[in-house]
Amino acid sequence: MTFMRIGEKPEIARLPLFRDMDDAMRERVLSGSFLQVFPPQLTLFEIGQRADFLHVLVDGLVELYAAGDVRDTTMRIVEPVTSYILAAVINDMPYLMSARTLASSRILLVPAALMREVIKRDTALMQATMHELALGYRDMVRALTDMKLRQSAERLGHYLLEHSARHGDKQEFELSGEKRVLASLLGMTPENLSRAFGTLKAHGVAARGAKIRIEDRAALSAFSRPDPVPPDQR
Amino acid sequence: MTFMRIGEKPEIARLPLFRDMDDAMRERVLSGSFLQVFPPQLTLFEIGQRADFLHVLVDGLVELYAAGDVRDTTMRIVEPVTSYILAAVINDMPYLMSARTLASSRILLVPAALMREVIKRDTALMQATMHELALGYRDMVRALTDMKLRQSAERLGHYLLEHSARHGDKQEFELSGEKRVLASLLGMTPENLSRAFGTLKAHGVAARGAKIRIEDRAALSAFSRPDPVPPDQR
DNA sequence: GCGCCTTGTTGATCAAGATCAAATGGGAGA
DNA sequence: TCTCCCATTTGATCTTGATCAACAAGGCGC
Repeated sequence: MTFMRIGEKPEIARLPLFRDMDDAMRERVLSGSFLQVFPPQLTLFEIGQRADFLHVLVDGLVELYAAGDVRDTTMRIVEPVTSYILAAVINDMPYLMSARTLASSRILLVPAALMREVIKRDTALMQATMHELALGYRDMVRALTDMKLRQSAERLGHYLLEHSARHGDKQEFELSGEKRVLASLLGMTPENLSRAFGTLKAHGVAARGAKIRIEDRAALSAFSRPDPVPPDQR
Repeated sequence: MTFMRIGEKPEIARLPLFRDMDDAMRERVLSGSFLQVFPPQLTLFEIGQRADFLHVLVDGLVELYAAGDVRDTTMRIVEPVTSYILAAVINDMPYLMSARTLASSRILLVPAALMREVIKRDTALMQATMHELALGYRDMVRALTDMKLRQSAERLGHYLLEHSARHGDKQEFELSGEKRVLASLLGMTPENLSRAFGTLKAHGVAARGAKIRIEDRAALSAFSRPDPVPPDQR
C-alpha cells in the first residue's frame, strides 16, 4: 500500500461533487486526503464500521456488497472516477455495505470528519453533496423497481443497454469484472446469468465471453422494457 | 378538494427537515404552500411528471408506486408526518414514482421552485435536506438488500418487526391500509402474503385480519434475520 | 508445452413464488 | 338483521430461478 500526497488531480477537481466549490476549500480537502493504491480483492471496509473516509475511486474497480448470514449480494460496481458511500459519511453513520477492490485501484481517501467540516463551511460543496445524494437515491429507486418488476433475463438486457449508454453508446464493448459479480449485482446465480445470455441471443445480443455486441438495440430494448423515465443526466 | 392557508402548523415546523431553519424563512416556505385535503384513492401525481411540489403528508396515508407496463409495484407507504419525493424536487427532475392516497389525507404542498430557492438561501435547511436525502438513500439500500437476500416470509417478518419498532414497540398493533398494498410493497402477491402469515405462525406471530400480535419477538427476529446494522436513528 | 486451478457453461432436478380457480368472511348499506 | 360485495384466504398447478452435478475452457506457473 503506497501512500502519496496529491499534487494536482484535475479529474478529481472536475468531479460534480467538488467542481463548484471554493478553490481554497478544495485545496484544503485534497491536501487533507490520501491517494492510495490497493491490490485486487482487498477489503476496503466492512459493513457496520463507522464511516471514516469518503472514497473516490480514481482508477480501478470497486465492488460494494451487502452481507446476509447465508450469502452476499453485490449492490453496486463502482467505476472511475466516482465517489461512493457519501451518505454514510454525511450522516456519520455505519456503512450499510462492505467494499472490496476487484482490480488494482487508486482511491482518494477523504477523512469523513474533514468532509463534514468543509461541507458546513462551503455552500457550493453542500449543494453538490445534496445533488449527488438525490441522484444516488434515484439510482436506488431504479434498482429496486428493476428487481421487483423485471425478471432475470430482462434485468440483464436492461443492464447491457444502460452500460452501453454510459460508455458512449458503443454497440460492442467488454464487461469489466467477473461474471459472478455481475450475476450477484443483477440478483441471480452465475448459472442463470449464463442462461440469461442465452435467452438474449434471440433479442439482439451476441456474447462471446466478456465481449458483448448489441446487434439490435430496438429488439433488446423492447424485450427488457425500458424505464418510463429516461436515465438522469449527470 | 379544499384549499386552505396555513395558520400555524407546529407538527410541520417540528419536522427534522424544517426544524432548524430560520424562522422567517420557514414562514416564507409555509405561507407559500397549501394545505390540501384529498379523498382516498386519488392519484396525486404520475411517474414522469416534472416535480412541481414537495409533499408533506400531515394526516392520512399515501402510497408511492412505480409502474411497469404489466404490473405496478408499491415502493413506499408514507405515514404522517413525513415529507416525500424530496429527491425529485431538489434536482428538478421527473418523478420516478406515482403517488395515490390510500385514505383521506391532508397534504402540505410546497412549490418545488420555492423549496429550491429557500434551500439556496438557508444553510440550515440545506443541511437538513442533505441529511434527509442521505437517510432516504440508506432506506433504499436496506429495501434493496431486503429484496435480494430475504425470501418472502422473512421479508414479512422483518417488516412487522420494523413496523412495530417504529410505533413504540407495541407487541400488538393494526396494519394500516390493505393487505394487497402490503403484499406489493413486500414484492409478493396477495396470495403469498396470506401464506407468509401462515408461515409466521410458527415463528411467534399471531394475525387475525389486520390485527397483528408479536408473541415471540426473539423467534421472529431469528427467523427474519435482522439487518447487521440497526435502523438509523431519525 | 503440460497440467492445474479457476471461471464459466450446460444439464437435471428442486424449491419458491406466481397464477388460476374457488371458497370464505367481514363490513357497508338496505 | 340481512344481503351483497369485495378483500382475503385456501387449494391446485405452473413458471421462474436456485441448487446440485458434471464438464469445458482458458490462463498461469512450472
